[in-house]
Amino acid sequence: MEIDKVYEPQRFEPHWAAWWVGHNTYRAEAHPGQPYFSLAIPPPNVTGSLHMGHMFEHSIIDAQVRWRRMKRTPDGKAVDTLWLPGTDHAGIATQIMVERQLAEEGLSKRDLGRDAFEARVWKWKEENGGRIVEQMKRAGVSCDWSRERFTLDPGLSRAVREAFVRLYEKGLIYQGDYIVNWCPRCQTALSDLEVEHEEGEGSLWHIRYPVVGSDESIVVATTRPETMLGDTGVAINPLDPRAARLHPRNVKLPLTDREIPIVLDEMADLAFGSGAVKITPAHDPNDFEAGKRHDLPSIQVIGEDAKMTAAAGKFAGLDRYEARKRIVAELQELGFLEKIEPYKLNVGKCHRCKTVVEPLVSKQWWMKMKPLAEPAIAAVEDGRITFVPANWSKTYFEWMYNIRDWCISRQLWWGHRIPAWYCGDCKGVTVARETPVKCSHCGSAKLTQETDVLDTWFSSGLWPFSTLGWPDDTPDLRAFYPTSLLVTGFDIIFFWAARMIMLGMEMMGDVPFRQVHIHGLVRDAERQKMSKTKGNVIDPLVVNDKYGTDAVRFGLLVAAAPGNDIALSEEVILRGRKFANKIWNASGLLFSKLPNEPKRESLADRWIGSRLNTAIDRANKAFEHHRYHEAADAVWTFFWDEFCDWYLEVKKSDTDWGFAYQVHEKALLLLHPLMPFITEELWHRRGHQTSIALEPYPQYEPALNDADAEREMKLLQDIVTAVRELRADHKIDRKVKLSGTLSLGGSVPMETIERLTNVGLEVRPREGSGFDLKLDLPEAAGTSDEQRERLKKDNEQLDKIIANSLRQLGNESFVAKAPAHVIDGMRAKLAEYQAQLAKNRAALSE
RNA sequence: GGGCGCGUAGCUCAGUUGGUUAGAGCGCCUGCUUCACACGCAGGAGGUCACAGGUUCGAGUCCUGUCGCGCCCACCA
Repeated sequence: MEIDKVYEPQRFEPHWAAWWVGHNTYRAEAHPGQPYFSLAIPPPNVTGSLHMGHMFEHSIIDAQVRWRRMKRTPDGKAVDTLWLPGTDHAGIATQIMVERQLAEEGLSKRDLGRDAFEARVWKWKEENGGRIVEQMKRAGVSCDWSRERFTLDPGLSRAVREAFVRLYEKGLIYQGDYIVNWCPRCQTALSDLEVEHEEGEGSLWHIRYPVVGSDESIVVATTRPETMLGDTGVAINPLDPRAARLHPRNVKLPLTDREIPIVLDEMADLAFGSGAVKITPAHDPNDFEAGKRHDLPSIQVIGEDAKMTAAAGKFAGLDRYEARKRIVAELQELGFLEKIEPYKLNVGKCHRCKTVVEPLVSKQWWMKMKPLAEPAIAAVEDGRITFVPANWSKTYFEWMYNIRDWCISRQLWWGHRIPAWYCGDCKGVTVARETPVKCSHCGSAKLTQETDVLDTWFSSGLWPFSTLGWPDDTPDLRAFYPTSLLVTGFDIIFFWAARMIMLGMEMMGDVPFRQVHIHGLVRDAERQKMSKTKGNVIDPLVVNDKYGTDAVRFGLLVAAAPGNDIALSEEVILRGRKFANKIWNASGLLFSKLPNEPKRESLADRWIGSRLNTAIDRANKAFEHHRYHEAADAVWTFFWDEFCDWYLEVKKSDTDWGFAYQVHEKALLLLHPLMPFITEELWHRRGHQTSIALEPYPQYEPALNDADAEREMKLLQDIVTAVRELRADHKIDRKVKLSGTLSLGGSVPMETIERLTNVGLEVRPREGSGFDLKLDLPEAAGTSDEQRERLKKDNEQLDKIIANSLRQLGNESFVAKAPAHVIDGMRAKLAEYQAQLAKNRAALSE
């Protein structure tokens, strides 16, 4: 067997990436009723390019999926394992991107018209939509590419219509005029979740509204003076002392010729401002409700383009902020402006384009959420779905208990067009799965389809079952639903996870997944969010190529504690790279030895077998509990500290390498979920023809633990370390042979110690555990200064610990209450400390 | 206004149900071109576990409070 001298992942990673895809290595078989593990990928946007967030998430998913695929049932059977890949059409994001392209050509989407625009986006999708998929393939994710899906596929589109119609027929989808978040840039309504709130410095303008037929005025405070033109009322609290004399009266709205009523409403806080609040039903959610309570008209003074409407009179046509300036100036001039206070306020911004959203009244489609939320809450409450880490369920509940109806319509051209048709004759609405030929109310054929499309998250919400063939009852659906696990970031628990649960319960009558693993964010070394504008991104395409995908994966996973953000720097990746390099070189050493049939196992063989068993146990448990950093640490410690630093070093003086080969093979299997490429490469170098990914994962076997071997090996390590310490303390060149007396018992091979330490030793057994070490040191007959200092320090520590142990052991409560193994352990340790102290003192007195 | 989380070695972080000198990587110091690996080997320094109380035989780990930092949700003008 041979191996390239240097670890160069670039030489084999692309090969295996293509090989896996070409061989359908990760193709899942559907056997309804059989054990399975399934996971639907959080579909990346088609417009996207692989970034570190994907890389991190995919590393986690891939580790879990690969482990599941390898893991066998108790009776040794493989489990049908499916990781279903796909992409999301990402309504707004994609539309914005194509609009930008058009803009470069001096065109707008309106110039093209709806059909041509849609065709244009599809064309873009066909040409470029596969980019991120190709990047994922290169990264080696173990998806079943034969089942790749796209949210606008015909099948998924059918699922969308089916779900929409069912919800509509149940009365869970309705249409209505309500106040919505309107993005003037994207020209569409947004759901509450798509609005980001940002605190900013604003002002509170106090404006005086004269009471009609009185000398009195009411002062209202507002953060948005431009909306005053749309005021249709002023509220004061019923408990306000002024209520009695002001209530059934009007105020004159400044800058207009309108009179508006004073109403009594608890929305006016006596303690805030002047205790009165203006009501603008058309431009504020609170006021919208107040308007309905008091039957006030709604006057829209700001349009969809964020410019003042004709209703704004002489301010018509002005941008809302320009209008604000003019209005304030005019109020001031006319003496209506009482005062201006600095004020902190939250402004809502479109999370796609960061434009300040405008609350507007608009006719939209809504989903009634309360009835859907109930079973979804129950599913988490009773444990049919669990969150990892568990605390995230609180966040989920918090949102679900306070859920509000979801605005699902978008005024976009890219997406699932709402399956509703308006009748030109009776004006009725027909909602249908297939394009209807006539109105369901009057039979008229004059039907025109709703132009709005659905929020992208509507189709995403169906993803766990729409991808498996729903609404048809397919073998895939029966074999793989509910999916086993969802892995995603906390930022989309509400956007996606919660909606999948609600729609899964509603459509399938069962949970969409049994576990939700919430991971953290990938940040830069300074814990800042990575963003192109900040220039702090680490591009996975660059580092995957430079250091190898395995290195990036391992670095990410070893740094990732459950749920915590990860501070990524090249240093983190380098850690993975170093480990891969180590694996490579250790394998090279092994391959230079003959793989003979293992004969009698040596101490080292028995020891490494036992250590391997422990690592296997740790890794399996870590994967089971989604603790990837622990899995990474387990394999790292085993492979580097134990296999390389001790086992291989000891084996170098051995000719019998058969057992080492066996351990190496197990180690590759153990490592595979974390580092798929290097393990596949080495697997094949060992002569295998099929993928390591389909082999059984090593299982912990209690019988393989070897306490004797561990104890003896520990002794060997202690001796070797002690001699090395002496050498270092006395600055003795390792080539200088030392001679001396060493007393120890057991079967520790002296040749090994001599080779590892370059010491010739005579061995004598010693009572109890531990050993004495005496060497003839060439020059420094006594104890070196460094050693002296260290011993002194060590003794101080020992004194403290011994005193502490004695105190505890002398404490009756402790002896009475502490478990036996703790007490025994402490006694044993105490003896060791005392022996150590005595030894140190002897050395010091030399 | 609610909710969640964090503060452990110079830096980035681990630390399962409270239990036996608190760990890793990087960085640092001292040696080493030892025939797998300098992306390495060997040895070493470095921590009153934010602070103050409490529970306990025993607290980095549980409870309360304080300080500092972060995130999420929310229609208070």
